[in-house]
Amino acid sequence: MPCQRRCGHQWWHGKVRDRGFRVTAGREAIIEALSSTQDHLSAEDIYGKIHDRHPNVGPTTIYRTLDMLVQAGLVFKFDFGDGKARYELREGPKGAHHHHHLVCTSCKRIIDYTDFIDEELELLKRTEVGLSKRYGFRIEDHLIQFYGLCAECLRS
Amino acid sequence: MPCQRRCGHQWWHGKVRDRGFRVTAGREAIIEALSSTQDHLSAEDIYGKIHDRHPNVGPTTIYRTLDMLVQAGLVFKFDFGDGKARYELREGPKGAHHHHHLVCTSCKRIIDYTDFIDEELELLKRTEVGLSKRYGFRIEDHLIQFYGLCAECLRS
DNA sequence: TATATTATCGGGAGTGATTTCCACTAATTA
DNA sequence: TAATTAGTGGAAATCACTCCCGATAATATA
Repeated sequence: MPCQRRCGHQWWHGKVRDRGFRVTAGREAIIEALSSTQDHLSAEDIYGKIHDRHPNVGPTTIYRTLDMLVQAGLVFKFDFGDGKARYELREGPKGAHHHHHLVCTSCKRIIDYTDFIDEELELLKRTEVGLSKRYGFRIEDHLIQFYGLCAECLRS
Repeated sequence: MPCQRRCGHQWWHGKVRDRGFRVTAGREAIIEALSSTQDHLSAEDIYGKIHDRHPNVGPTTIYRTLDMLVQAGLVFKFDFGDGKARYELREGPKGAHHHHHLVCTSCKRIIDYTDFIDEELELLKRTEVGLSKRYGFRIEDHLIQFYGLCAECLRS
């Protein structure tokens, strides 16, 4: 097993340290939990996932760490309308795997899609340039979501 | 002053009644509050705006009414990341005035923009068709937001 | 118009995700 | 190695929002 801690070799260590944050066991565990799934985890989900190995990492630390990771630009925070925030790694060791979301308003299922993304991103880039000029706004991120009914919900 | 209540002439009455909902004084007040501003009001904001004239409309009714209006398709519910939901009329007496949002991550200011919207909407339409085919998803709505720093925050 | 029906109301008490507080611990710095 | 200070944890607090239920009022019906 390759070294997990204290060796400074993880892809994200630099990004965290560069911003003046420290690398700790709890943060390691939380990023690992986010890396190990395609799901959109809530703070509670993460708590459940790491509690066996890290019984001393409580909800407070998880919320704090997630905020920090959002600030550091490593994590994106989503609201799908179910009352709890969801978190997703913005990029992994191999770089970004950009996608957008379809949100089923009936069963709350979330579908990630990457089709059409290229065309969307191209337009977004053009729009971003235009908006920056027009409003003097420096755009750093975007959110695109579609709402509707998934195939299963349409059937019933 | 044109009649305000009980006459059934308001542009939204039909839309509400068609869905089996009733037209009430509280609902009237809430829609009026949303109509009378460009802001993105929270439930609490609405409470403050109507409490003078409608001291008997409580928070519960406001939340319930907003949910109903979202269901009826008259109102859009947003999350700008400050912990409270924000509501916006989807259309007014004169029809829809579609726009998207720029969210300043520093001062939380929200800028509505309508520039570039046409091009965006055209792409969205194409994407929607593609996504529907690919995932069997029936898209009913979309959300586009840009995050970054507004001109004022960039200055400091 | 009067009456019946039932959606809606109000507000106090919950709920549950997230934050705060503060004494303690541990990652970094000197 | 000690000093510094970011980070931790867990209980209590916060606060947006929901539930409950007896009372009220908008519509449908006679």
